Amino acid sequence: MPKILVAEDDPALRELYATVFRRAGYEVAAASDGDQALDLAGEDVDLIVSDVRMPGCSGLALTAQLREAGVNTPLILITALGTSRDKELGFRAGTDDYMVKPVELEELLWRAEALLRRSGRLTRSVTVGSTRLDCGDLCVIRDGQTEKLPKKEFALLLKLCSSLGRTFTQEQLLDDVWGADGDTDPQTLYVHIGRLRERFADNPDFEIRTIRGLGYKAVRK
Amino acid sequence: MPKILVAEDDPALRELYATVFRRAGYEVAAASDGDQALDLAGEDVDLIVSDVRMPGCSGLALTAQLREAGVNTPLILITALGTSRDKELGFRAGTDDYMVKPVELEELLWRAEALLRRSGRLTRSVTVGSTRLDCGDLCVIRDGQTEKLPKKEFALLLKLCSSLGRTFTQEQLLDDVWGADGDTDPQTLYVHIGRLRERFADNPDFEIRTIRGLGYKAVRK
DNA sequence: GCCCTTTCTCAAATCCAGCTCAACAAAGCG
DNA sequence: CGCTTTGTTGAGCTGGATTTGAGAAAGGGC
Repeated sequence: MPKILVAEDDPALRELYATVFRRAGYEVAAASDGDQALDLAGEDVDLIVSDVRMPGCSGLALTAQLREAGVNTPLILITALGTSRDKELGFRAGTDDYMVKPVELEELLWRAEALLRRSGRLTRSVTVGSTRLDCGDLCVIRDGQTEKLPKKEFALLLKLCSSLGRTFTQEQLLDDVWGADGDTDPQTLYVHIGRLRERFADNPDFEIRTIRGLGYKAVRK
Repeated sequence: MPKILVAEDDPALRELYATVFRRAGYEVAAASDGDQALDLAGEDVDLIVSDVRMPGCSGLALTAQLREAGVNTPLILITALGTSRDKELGFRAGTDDYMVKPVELEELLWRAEALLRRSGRLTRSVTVGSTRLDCGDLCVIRDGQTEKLPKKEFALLLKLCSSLGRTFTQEQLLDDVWGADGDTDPQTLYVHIGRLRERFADNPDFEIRTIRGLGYKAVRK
């Protein structure tokens, strides 16, 4: 299940959010201020829910710093400040959603889920023409034939196919599939791309194109 | 620029949304009911902004049907119905965001942008007449024809076309496209300019002019 | 726990597009 | 006319991408 980082200085509220997410089946990490959140955010967090007003690094600064550092983790800002100006600052900093207190807990859950879905962290399956990628057992299904893929290969193909036609830079793919450490050899990516191409050489639904100097994309054949 | 589909039965409101998006530089398509929206949604739409209450197919049904069919286009539902129950239905159907009337137009813009960013559809592109430079794919598109460009050539053309009519000095271009080291032979620039001219010799939209002793500029033909 | 298989990563060899360079040609300008 | 600036062309070189294989790591069955 996805992991959610809750950053909120009010202990009662923090526990409340955490509990709601835990009840919904998510794994939860908690931070009581922005700096702590910044530390934890790098890890394998799938969604950050952060208060704007916090001692130390504010939610706004947290957002800006993460985005600056190239961390694209989905993010929901929560705040008591509902003015247009405040929202603008939040979105400019790079948040995905912005909720004004008092938040309805259910709505928070739905928005979290929508965001996880959109960012491809909750996907159950992706369909391309007559081919289906099943995230449950990492396999690809086409006219009754099921082919199981290695983990990395599947993750890479899923990424490409979940936004068919969109070009991903090598960096994006490495970050997303291998983790944002940034210390993975691009060579590794080349190899996996090669494997996928060979494996699906005669699949009529999609193919992987190279955008020289940029990255790759999957397109309908 | 990304294309936004606005589905809203009230003509005044529809025009209002459309204008706001157009002013922000988006391409806009409009639908006056759900069925029409369903038709248009399949195409190359990057974001759908839909009212919930509509004659024929409601926004909710539209959402559900699209998702059912495996269409993942980002979607914002707008409605006068702000109850928890209504929001739940919207998110369950598969919307990405949900706004309650009266919507602040600016907030709509920010949310649209956030969603486009998240779904990776904010690839910068520059349009000159009927020619479009797509930064995501390093290609140039004109009446359906797409032509791939090498990285340097694309960067140079992009620079020139993004400020049509403005003259760039050779130094500016070298610094910008080749890096500010300042150790690139102007000869290299001549070669690339030549290549671009040859490649787009019969493009009716723009041409590259030499400003002797200064540099170059791209102008509308 | 131990072996065997699968998968992943790294390194080396190769390929090829595209970039740069140099030599020469043309054009502008005094 | 001669000089400087810009244009053109082709060849070699560089660096990104692909392929292949071998060794390391992870996973599964016994």
